[in-house]
Amino acid sequence: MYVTIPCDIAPFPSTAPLACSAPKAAEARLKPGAYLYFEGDEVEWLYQVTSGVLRLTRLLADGRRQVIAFGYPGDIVGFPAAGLHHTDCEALTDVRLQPFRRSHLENGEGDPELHRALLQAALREISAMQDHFMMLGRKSATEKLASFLSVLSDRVGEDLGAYRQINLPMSRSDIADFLGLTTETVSRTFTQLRKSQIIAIHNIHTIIIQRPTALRGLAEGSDD
Amino acid sequence: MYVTIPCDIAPFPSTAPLACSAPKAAEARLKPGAYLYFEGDEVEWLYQVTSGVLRLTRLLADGRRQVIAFGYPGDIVGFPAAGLHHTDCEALTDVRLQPFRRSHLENGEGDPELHRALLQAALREISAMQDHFMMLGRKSATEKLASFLSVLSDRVGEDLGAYRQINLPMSRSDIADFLGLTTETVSRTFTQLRKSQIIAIHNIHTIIIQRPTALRGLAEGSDD
DNA sequence: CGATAGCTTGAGAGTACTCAAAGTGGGTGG
DNA sequence: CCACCCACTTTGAGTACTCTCAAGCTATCG
Repeated sequence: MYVTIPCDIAPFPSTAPLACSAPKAAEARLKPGAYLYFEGDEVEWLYQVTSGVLRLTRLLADGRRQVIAFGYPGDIVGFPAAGLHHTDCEALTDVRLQPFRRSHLENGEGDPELHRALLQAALREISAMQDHFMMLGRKSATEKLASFLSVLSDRVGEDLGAYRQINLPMSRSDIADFLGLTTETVSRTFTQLRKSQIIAIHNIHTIIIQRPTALRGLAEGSDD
Repeated sequence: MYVTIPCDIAPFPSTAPLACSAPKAAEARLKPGAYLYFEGDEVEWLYQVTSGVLRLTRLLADGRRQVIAFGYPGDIVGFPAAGLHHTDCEALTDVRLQPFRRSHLENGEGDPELHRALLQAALREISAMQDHFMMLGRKSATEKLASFLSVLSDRVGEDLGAYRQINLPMSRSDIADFLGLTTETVSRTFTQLRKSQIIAIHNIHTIIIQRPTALRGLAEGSDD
């Protein structure tokens, strides 16, 4: 899950299960705090998130951390490079996953449909990451957080009368490390959006979007 | 070409041509300033850079620009998402390219070896982009520029006695838009590296690296 | 040789960061 | 069941880094 508002034809991965004629591997489940894999692990499986939220992170030697992505339902995680995982992957909530053998991605034998679907997911991933570059490199703190909330609202928000509600299972520092900010700046920016009546903070992990259009405007750089 | 120093087993794409038993398409050539494709174009071909340098960019509505990557020999550019190009691609120098039909990536028919090689390139791309997130989100101006020069030195630098020389065909503002900085900051940072005797600026497009180890140190955050 | 685009340098402003302290809430043990 | 504890979040004050705006410089090209 990346967060810059994309100009894509198909902005979001479908939450529909991948077409798959081959017998499916058993669904996997994770508890909050459990790790699905670590950086450097050999890749044996890719996973499509069925429900729940994952966090993919990467560490710098001096401890600086970057959250590479959040894995929401429909997302596929675990793409190998040189056969290895290149992020850590932790469950933020209860998570259900549909595993696919790495071999289904890397050699189409077995199930051409599945091979094709996994490849398309990898290509969509590249495009989404390019969007995210723009956000990390070129957007202000307000634009970043507004983009983040806006995309989450569109993708996993729930209607709440005239408003929209989103659940944020991740911590403020997860959000900061995703957007290239500090926790303090994330917190201050939340406060600022709340004081502008654009959002309300029901509790730390539940945000209500009161003025989606204004939020979208901020995300795209209209500075008011 | 991304620039955070990666921890990969195989950090750089091979400059060797992709294995290909199928008859090859004719080599393509571009003059400096020529565009290979634009954002939104239908993808018909992917290209492996044989010689020269490409620049891949993406624009925001208000004109802010992000340079997504530079395409150096060995790199493969033009991965489609939903069948379309998602960046503009311009030649910075004379460029020679080996084209591959998109169908070779998307359905292995014809040449399984080539299919496999293009897929692996896409997966390597994902990993390299994840490294670049870390740089955009978490590194200072000095660390960014030092990383940039360090990786270019390793990848396309030439020995010059005890030193190493690199050619920078791109403008300062290209570098700025790649690293998420302004041209002024890039320029100031060059000056600062020059005054520290870490690099010498032979001319705007030719940098001599006098102390590669110090440069590498700066790239990785040792702050001296 | 002059025009011009790109680069460098300077001064000042603003945004996000750092360090510090207070507030909040969930979980645990008494 | 309540109180305490600890981790997380928020707020505050001051700083530093990068940006903006502006002017001078350089190199290239006609």
